[in-house]
Parts: sequence; C-alpha cells; structure tokens
Amino acid sequence: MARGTLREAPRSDKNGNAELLQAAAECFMEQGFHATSIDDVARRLGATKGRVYHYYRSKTDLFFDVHREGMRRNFEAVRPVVRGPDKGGVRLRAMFLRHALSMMENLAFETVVVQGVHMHRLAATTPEQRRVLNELMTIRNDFEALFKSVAYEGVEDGSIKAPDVSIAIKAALGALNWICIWYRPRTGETEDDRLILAEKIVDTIMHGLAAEAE
Amino acid sequence: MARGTLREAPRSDKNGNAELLQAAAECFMEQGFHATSIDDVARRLGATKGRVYHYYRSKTDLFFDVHREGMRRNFEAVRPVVRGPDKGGVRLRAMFLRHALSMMENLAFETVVVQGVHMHRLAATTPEQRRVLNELMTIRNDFEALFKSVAYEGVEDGSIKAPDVSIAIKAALGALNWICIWYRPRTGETEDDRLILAEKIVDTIMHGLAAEAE
DNA sequence: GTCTATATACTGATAGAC
DNA sequence: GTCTATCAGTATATAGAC
Repeated sequence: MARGTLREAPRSDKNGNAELLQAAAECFMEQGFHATSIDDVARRLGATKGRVYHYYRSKTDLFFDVHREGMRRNFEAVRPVVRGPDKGGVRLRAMFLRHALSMMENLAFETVVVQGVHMHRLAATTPEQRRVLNELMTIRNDFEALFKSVAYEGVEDGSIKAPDVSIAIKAALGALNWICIWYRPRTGETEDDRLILAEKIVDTIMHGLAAEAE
Repeated sequence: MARGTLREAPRSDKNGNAELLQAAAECFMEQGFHATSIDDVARRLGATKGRVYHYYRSKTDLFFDVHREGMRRNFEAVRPVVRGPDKGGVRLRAMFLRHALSMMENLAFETVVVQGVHMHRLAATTPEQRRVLNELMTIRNDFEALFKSVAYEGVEDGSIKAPDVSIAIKAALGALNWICIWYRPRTGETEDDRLILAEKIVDTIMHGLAAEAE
C-alpha cells in the first residue's frame, strides 16, 4: 500500500468521467464500499477494470471522488436560497426543502456521502488518502455550518427557536439524511410527487409533532 | 457458500456469549461489516478465530446476532412507556427520549442495527441468511409501527398533529438514528449529560424549529 | 484508452491437535 | 472450548498487448 515513492496528482481528470462516477455511485449505494469490487463497477459500465484504473489509482480514490461530487451537488442545491431578503426561518425552510429533494434526486451520490461520514475514523488509509478524507469532512462541516448560520439568523430575527441550535440542526439534517435509508423512487414517480413528500418531511421538521394546544 | 447439505440450528447458544457479542459490535461499529475480519473480532477478545467459529458458523451469523441483540435493547428501552394513562403525545415523547438515550448507551449495537437496515437489499446471502435478514427487518418494522400507533393515538386525542404521521415518524426516527453518526461519549460524561442532550433532541422533534409567532 | 493476463495479499471457513 | 495450521476463493493493483 504505502510505497516509498509518492506519485504525483491522481490520474483523475478534472473533466470527470461522469459515466464512471455514476456507475460507481450506484454500486457503492447498493453494496457499500467494501463489498463493491472494481470489477462490479467495470461490469456496470460494460467495460473491464482497465478502464477504471486508467482514471483512478485506487478504489478509495474513486470513492472519494464520488463523495466529493455528492457534496458539490449538495452545495449547488441549497446555495441559491441561503441569502435573500426573507427571514432566517423562511430561508432555512427553503434550504431543508432543497436538500430533501436533492437526497431523492441524487440518491446514489447522497448515499455515498453518508457512507463517507461513517468512514471518517476508519483506519487503513494512506497518509494522502487521510488528507483527502479530512478535506471532505471539512466540506461536510462547512455544509452543516451553512444551515447553522442561517438558523442563528432566524433566532435573531425571531423566526427560529430551539433549545440548542447546533443540536437542532443535527437533528434536522439527520431526519433529511435518513431519507436515503428508506426512500426508493417508485415507478412513474413525478417531480411533483417528490415535492409533496419533501414538503411533508420539512413541515414536520419545522413544526414538530406536538399539537400546539398542549 | 450454499451447500447441498443443510446443517441444523446455528451453533450459537441462546445463553449468548455476551463478551463475544460486545467485541463484535465494537468492531462492526468502527470498521463496518465487510472491513471487519473475524481475526479482528478475535483479537479484540484476546483470542483467536477458533473461539468465534465455535459459536458462530459464519461472520454473517455473528453480525445478525449483534443486530438482533440491538433490536432487543431497542424494544426493552421503549416498552415500559408505550402504554399508560397519558395522552399519545406524552407517551410518544417518552419513547423518543428513551430511544435517544438507548442510542447513546448502546452505541455499538445501534450502529450495527443501522448498518443492518442498510444491508437489507444486499445480495450475497444464503437462503437461510436471507430468511433471518427478513425476520430482522420485520422486527425493525414492528419497532417503527410501535411509534406510529402511539402517534395515531395522539392524533385521536389531540396531542399530536402532523401532515403525514407515517412520514413524520420516519423523520423523527431518522433524527434519532442519526445520533450514532455524530455522537461520541466524552470522557467523564455522566448519565445526566446524556439526558440533557437527549432532551434537546426530543424537544426539537416535538416542537420543531419554527417560532410559533410565524 | 481499453483490454487481458497475472502477481500478490487477504480472509472466510475448515480440520484436527490439545 | 480454544488454538494452530491450512485451504480455497476473491480482490486490489500492475504490466504490457492492442
């Protein structure tokens, strides 16, 4: 594994072999990182190992790139609604909604991101791989911080309340990330169906389960 | 894997080698099912493979038994508060609280349960193993159904409201199960610390993030 | 760029000593 | 009941043909 000589930049071109990333994401989603062999990924591509190893030096590097792409999509989904004239509570709700939709529409990539969070403290990585993993975790933390900062703005302007904002965000993101455990697209499902589902989830997060009456 | 001859009952004694289960749970939590070798489990026990294989016929069987024990603890934790004179909302809150505490106190086992849910549709199991896995999923569904039924009672008595009770429960359990991703016991942590943390999470679930004022 | 070997290593599971 | 070999299968990664 760890060699004396350290090669330079990974083979992966920035352009990105989108097809390869997608195939890998699907395999990792269905079988998990360790149970997925490079042959599995290649087979799904209708190719052989050679093609995969031409772009990625190792299975771990491939996994990391899928993870990175998943996080890129996460940011892309919520970024447009982070800032704006609305109160913090309104913007936070919009962010939750977009994240929920992103979970459903990028199910394979999102599942890999969740797995990646799980692998955080995993051993068996080279120093270089650990560096990349730490970088990915920083990105993940920044993502969570984005929600937190908007939530705090909501507390300031009176549109958000919580016993502990940091914990509340963890709970809310937990509810959303959990989507990738139970959600599976039904045949013939429309974008509207997903929106309705996302609204129900986000409403629950925003208003809770307790009836106001008490 | 699949043999012509089918052996009878698994070697595992019902008494349960608690020490073995605990060691396995910890390994599975830290490295996941596939990355954990039987040698890892044995090493943690200060023993060798022989001991493990004396009790379990395969790594999968061992994993399933850890999973089963995790679910047993889940039921044990919430069962005392499912029924009672209180309104549905009050009982549901108590169930959430106990589940949250159970997540923290049985972190290793709970993490395995979460992994097990993930493995649901995984291939590469013998017919017998698939039978056991289905049984475990049924148990898991029953657990979720327990929360749902109390939530419906709450809707009836006016103490619970949600746009969709089934979805709301999935969201709430997602927030709670997600605990095993980010929670790690701090040194010197007391039971009270955990209770405070659990209360914050459950309050968020019950009352949401939106300020009532609107 | 992609394929076909192939080296190398690991690990799940078994057999049999003690 | 636990340990020490050991086998067999599989998977990562490489080398080199095309």
